[in-house]
Amino acid sequence: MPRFSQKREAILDCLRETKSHPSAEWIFHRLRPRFPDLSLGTVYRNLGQFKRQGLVSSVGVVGGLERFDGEVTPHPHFVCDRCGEVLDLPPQPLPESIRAEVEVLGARVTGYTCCLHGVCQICQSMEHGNIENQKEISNNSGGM
Amino acid sequence: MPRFSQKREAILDCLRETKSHPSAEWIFHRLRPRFPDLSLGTVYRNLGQFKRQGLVSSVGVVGGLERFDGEVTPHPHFVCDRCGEVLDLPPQPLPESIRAEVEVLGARVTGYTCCLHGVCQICQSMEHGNIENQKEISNNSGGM
DNA sequence: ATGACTGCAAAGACTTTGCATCTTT
DNA sequence: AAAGATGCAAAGTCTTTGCAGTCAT
Repeated sequence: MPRFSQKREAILDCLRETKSHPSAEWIFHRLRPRFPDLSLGTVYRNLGQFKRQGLVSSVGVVGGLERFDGEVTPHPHFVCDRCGEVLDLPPQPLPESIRAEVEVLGARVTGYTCCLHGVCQICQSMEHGNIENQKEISNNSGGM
Repeated sequence: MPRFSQKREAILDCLRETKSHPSAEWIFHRLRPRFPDLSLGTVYRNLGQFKRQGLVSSVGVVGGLERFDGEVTPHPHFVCDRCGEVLDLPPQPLPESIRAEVEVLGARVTGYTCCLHGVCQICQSMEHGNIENQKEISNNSGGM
């Protein structure tokens, strides 16, 4: 059975405190100052464990990186295809018509992920020759 | 500007003819008999081109493999977390409330992906000790 | 001929894993 | 002590890319 671990706790807390829907690397870099000997493998291992336990959810893979969410109540997301930022959208009840359709298929539904894709406000502002916000990109992305 | 290519045509056709929401590898193996010298890199390159051109859509990454869809009209999917099968669900209008919410964020939406997750009928039947359908798994999965 | 497309293999990027060591109970 | 958890580095997967040769226009 699982035991207490300072680092595991920190990883879970980190995930729950941020709204960036971070990747494993993002968490790793965030915690590195506090745990200079933290290893990326540990972050991956614990995230996998959290997922199996239903403590965290996955937003899906964005730009090659899996993004996690400390909020497990199902809700849709907006994903910026430019910078990779992930934003929360208000929870939506799954349309009854869909639920019915899945039943016809004989499948059992355990959850869902829904991502609107597009371009976020900041990235739009840069499309018009405005590069003022350019540096924001690397800061906004939970990609790392 | 792009030119005609026998293999590219075959890749697109293959994607449009199947309902398996295949991965690059699946397409590769499917076309190998007809094009013994086909290379996996070519499949990836063309899929990437199709995506940029909007000729195909992406279902997302399932079990580590990106899955594609020849149907570009947005519609939700069901993904079996056991065998990786991807099924089509009938198109659903994006709830107005969500569209409004995204506008508040100032983001521009270009599309969406929605995947219900769960266990498909075949995999359910195997949960009860029935292994009759076991071999089906490898055939049903577009994973490869 | 020219520019595009492809095969091949190497390189990249993200994630998983084996093993010795250190922690928690 | 016993069972877990971690660091480290190697291995695994999937995908991208460089380059030389091939094909379409």
